[in-house]
Amino acid sequence: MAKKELFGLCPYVTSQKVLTGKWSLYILYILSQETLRFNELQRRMPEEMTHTTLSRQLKTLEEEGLIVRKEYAQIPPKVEYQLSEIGKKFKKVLDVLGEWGEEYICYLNSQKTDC
Amino acid sequence: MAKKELFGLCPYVTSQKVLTGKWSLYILYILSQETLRFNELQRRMPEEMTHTTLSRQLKTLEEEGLIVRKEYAQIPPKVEYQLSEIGKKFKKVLDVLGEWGEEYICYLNSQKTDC
DNA sequence: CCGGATCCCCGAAGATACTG
DNA sequence: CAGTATCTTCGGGGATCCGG
Repeated sequence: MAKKELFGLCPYVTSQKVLTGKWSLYILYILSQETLRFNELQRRMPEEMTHTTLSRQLKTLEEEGLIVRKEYAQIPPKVEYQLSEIGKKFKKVLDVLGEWGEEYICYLNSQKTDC
Repeated sequence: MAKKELFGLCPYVTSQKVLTGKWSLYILYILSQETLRFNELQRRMPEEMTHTTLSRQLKTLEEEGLIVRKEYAQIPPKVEYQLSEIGKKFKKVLDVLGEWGEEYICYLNSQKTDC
């Protein structure tokens, strides 16, 4: 197998691209819990993340097919974000990754003492 | 809960940092299969990745505690890389993520037809 | 064989201001 | 309310050369 074929073939290289966004995992986690409007979503994000960045990441995730943007034609505007079908399947990854993340945090905090 | 506390607390934000490396997932996957020397590892990576980048990523992953570098005092040098304890626990994530990645690739290829 | 040291480049993230 | 436009900054990745 030629090495170049790894792209578009290897699930890890492909998955990695989705996770490049600095906040993508957290956004997906929040949206896996509940469908949210833009401002609601922003309030649940860390302070350092500006709405500009959030807007961009949401757009990227939408283009990648992981989330769905539902826009209501009304004034004031109302837009809801939720996971798509393939995005919902990502929940399994979030579950396992969340567990590992806690173990990893525990490991970081101990470092030498057992945890 | 203050939002700033998310760092170091939230498993997703923490995990995300580990996965920022462009090839980290693939490296971890390769090393989850077998312990390898530097050049062996490089031969399994996509061509576009230079040894400089591989070296940096390995160093980062080592500093993060996910992999272990074992150096043998001999000429020519021999260095082996393998997963650490917390790195081995990451295998579960790789399994689930690999499955999802394949579904996602399938989704990307179909896009409109069912898969 | 296994890298480190440099330099460059580019894309992603942040800051700020404006809009339907 | 839910964004976009623009500018700047910053860090990671690639290329190249050097060393034990």
